[in-house]
Amino acid sequence: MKIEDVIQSKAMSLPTKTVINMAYTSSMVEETILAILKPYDLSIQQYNVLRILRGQKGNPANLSTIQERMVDRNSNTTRLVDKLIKKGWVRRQICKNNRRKVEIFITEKGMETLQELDPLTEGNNKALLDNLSETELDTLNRLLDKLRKDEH
Amino acid sequence: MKIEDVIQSKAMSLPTKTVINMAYTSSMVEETILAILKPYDLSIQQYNVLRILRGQKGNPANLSTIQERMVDRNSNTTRLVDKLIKKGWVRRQICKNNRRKVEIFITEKGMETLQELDPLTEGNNKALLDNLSETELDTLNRLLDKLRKDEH
DNA sequence: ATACAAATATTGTAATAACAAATATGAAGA
DNA sequence: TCTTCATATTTGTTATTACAATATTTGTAT
Repeated sequence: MKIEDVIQSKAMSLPTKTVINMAYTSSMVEETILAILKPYDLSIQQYNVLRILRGQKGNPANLSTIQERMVDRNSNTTRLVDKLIKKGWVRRQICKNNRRKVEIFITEKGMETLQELDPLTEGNNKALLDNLSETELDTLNRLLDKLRKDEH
Repeated sequence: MKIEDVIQSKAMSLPTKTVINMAYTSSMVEETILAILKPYDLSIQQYNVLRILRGQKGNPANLSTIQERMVDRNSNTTRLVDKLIKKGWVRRQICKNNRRKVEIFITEKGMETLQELDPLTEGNNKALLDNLSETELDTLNRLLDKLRKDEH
């Protein structure tokens, strides 16, 4: 559907149109990912936490570190981790140096789940974006980075 | 924050990196909008419904029409509309031709609320995207459209 | 030491989203 | 007409999110 059909107004400013376009596109993309995760009884946020922990390459991550890196910061990380623990995919322990902190590790079982999911989400993302060339993907990333005012 | 810091992995494929970048950026943008709507006790979805109804230019919209146009299709439109009715911003009546259908109108009060919000969200969106030139915004929109496989 | 503020995480709760099931109406054919 | 299927919405239920309040531990200044 064209974004003009969605917003039903040609009078909308370019920035506002862009914001709606992003939200709309991003939501469409998320729907497809959700469909892949559903058989694993995994929410997108839980999946993101697992991937963040894998990115730690064996080191634990504090709750606050996870929260910083999460795509959507507003969810409740404690309870998110609870769910992952219940599934045996992560492990939690109190930080020795600073007992206010909590260290979270991904388990072997969690790694295996991610490895099982990798080809599925990779395939999905590739198919989703197959209309864009590599150059266009680079441009899109660059524009998004610039939008967020990344220092290139 | 650079998207590489978020995903913590240089090995990620370009499509997957792009998907994460979009989700991350879009979520950041939504946070700012949410902050604006909060004093009006309005969720983003409720706000979207109001704007969809305004786009009807006096004509009512069926629930199914609203649902089609909504950015996030999964929410429960019936109860979303309930909330807006409670605030006096929309009106609901059963369609005469087809009593299965429901017609939803925006009220004068709803229009006034939107008009009050317009400059706030416009200002927000403009400030959010002020790092991108008009050409870059056009490119971004074009790439998002193409990603969604719009027939240009 | 003590008091007080800051950092970190958990818990409580109300609102919203996700999903399935139920209801009501309409359309089409035996 | 009766049955059956399709459409449109509502309702019920559980999970998740949003946000505020509450510990607990640590750091710092007196």
